[in-house]
Amino acid sequence: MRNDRRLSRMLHVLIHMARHDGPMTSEAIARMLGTNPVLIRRTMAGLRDAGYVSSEKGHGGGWAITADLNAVTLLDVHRAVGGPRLFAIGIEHPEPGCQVAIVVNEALGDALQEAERLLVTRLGSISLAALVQSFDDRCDSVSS
Amino acid sequence: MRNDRRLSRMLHVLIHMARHDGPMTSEAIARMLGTNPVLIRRTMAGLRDAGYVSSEKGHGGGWAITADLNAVTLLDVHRAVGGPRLFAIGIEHPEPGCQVAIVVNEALGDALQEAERLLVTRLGSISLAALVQSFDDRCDSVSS
DNA sequence: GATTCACGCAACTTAATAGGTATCGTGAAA
DNA sequence: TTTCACGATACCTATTAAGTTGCGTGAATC
Repeated sequence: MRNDRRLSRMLHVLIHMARHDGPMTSEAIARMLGTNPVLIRRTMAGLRDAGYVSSEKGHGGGWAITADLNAVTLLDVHRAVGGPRLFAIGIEHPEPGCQVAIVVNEALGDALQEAERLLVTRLGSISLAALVQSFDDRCDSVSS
Repeated sequence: MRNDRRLSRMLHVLIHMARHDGPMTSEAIARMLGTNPVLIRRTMAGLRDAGYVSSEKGHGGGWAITADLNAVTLLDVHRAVGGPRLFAIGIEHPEPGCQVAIVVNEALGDALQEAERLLVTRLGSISLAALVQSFDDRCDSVSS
């Protein structure tokens, strides 16, 4: 399977929404991401459940950010979209008693856990507001 | 899909083989891992192509280690089994020109690359010999 | 030389999961 | 009342590790 792009896509959407007045429809978001509205609703439902966005039906409805951009990190978004597994590789779960497997899985598991800790720390240290700021900085440097 | 267990399994096999006189058959290895011989042949073909093991047909045949255990790291084995992707999450590949997507993917991509570097470094720093040593140490501490 | 053993190879199936699509229901605004 | 937009369900597709079946081939044994 291709890599899970839900986090990347939702960040993309959120930053756009942060710089957009009024709600955005699933249709408009889907066009922006090159996909379809049902997928957007499915994925953004997690963000809504986490309280980061709200959705409204009917005319003038759509999605809007409700969260404080300073209070939500990339890790929060990752978890809100289901907190899918981070790694594609893992360790086997051998029948207990094989000391060789234990040693192997300890070494491999340690390395994976260390990398996961780093990634989680990194994602947890970047707020949505920081991404918006990066975007603004980039615009400034381009226009200057 | 479940996590890729080829690396974990191959390490398990290699350490067993390192402590085993004479070749081991795919059948015996498969029984050990709770799977079937064809899968073993398929995965170990990569190790053979890398020169880490050899295979012999016929009576008394099977698999044997040919590599210097000090010279082969977990990273080498990872690559020998196909070097599959490490992460289950990734970044979207938006149509070029969306500055928001660029900023998002830069932040996310940096975090992923950093974690990958750490993991690769860790895997590259552990030799098969070190795992064998860990196993021996564990046995000593249990028996004492 | 016939048999047995064990790998080599090809083809197919299964399982898990992100992504994609179609359809209908529901509530809110126009 | 019509239209819009989300909600929910059901289904399909694609990808990939894993598992399975069957046959071929070469080496050792009898």
